[in-house]
Amino acid sequence: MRHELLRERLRERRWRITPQRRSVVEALSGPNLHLTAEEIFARARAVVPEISRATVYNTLRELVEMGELAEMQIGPGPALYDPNAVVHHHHLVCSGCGRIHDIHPLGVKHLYLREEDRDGFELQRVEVVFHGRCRACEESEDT
Amino acid sequence: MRHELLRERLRERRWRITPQRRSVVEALSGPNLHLTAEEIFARARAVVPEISRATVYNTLRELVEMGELAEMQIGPGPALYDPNAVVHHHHLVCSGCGRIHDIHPLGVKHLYLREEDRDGFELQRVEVVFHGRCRACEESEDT
DNA sequence: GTATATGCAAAGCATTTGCATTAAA
DNA sequence: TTTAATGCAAATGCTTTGCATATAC
Repeated sequence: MRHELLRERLRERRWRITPQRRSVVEALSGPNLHLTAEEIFARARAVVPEISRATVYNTLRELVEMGELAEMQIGPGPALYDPNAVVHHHHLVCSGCGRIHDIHPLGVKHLYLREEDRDGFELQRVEVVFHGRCRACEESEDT
Repeated sequence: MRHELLRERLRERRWRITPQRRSVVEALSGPNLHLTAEEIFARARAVVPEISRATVYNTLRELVEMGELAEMQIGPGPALYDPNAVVHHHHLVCSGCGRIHDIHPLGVKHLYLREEDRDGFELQRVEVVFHGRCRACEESEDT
């Protein structure tokens, strides 16, 4: 989420700025963030204690619809929200601790689908998820 | 799921063959299959009407744990089960109708993660999901 | 005969929705 | 002042679980 111009972009779309929404947006600032709705709720509640889960979910859905936030599903369990929606990127997931690293498309060489495999599809985007074990999990015991 | 040797592999693991489990396994035979638990339940019930959802879910979980079946999550909604678990492959999802095509790894050229992007991870596998619109959806109106 | 699988119904988790109240613009 | 956002609680959709009964081996 590009925070500098965010408020203006949201105002343009006639988004009312409330303390609740502000706390959700603030919870989503920082690098390499991949949070569940519950985690965002906890962070938002630390600032605005009366915020409800419903408002968090509503706000997240709206931000996703506006293209400001990316929602992703890594395996089962709750969805993850990635504020880094503007710059297209891929993910590297640790199967030990579940932590996720962003990978810029540059890290993926020649991701290309051959004509005969496209099967007439009009391609829109590609999602790549690398699964592995991070150094910390690799060094500790097996999980 | 390689059906020729499946019964033997399952017997080796002391899996009791019941009509219910057989109907679930039969529901999963066919090419390019990506079914929800509910769809598998419907197919199984057509053969064994007294089967319960719980048994379908239990059986699917067991097959996944045995490595005979792949479970995947494409966006929100129910998980999809892909019997083609032995041969590693990727997916092409139509954002119009939701239909999924298998893509063999050969269709993806040079999927490679640079050393400096690996960030110390020990890579295990890569999941690639192409999103697009199939010819049928492309030709009909916008969805 | 014994261990395991089954069906049922209830519980669980993540998320959405209806609605009366509150507050931003 | 008007229109939209909020909190609450109930409802939803998908999946798992506890337990008594039935059944494959």
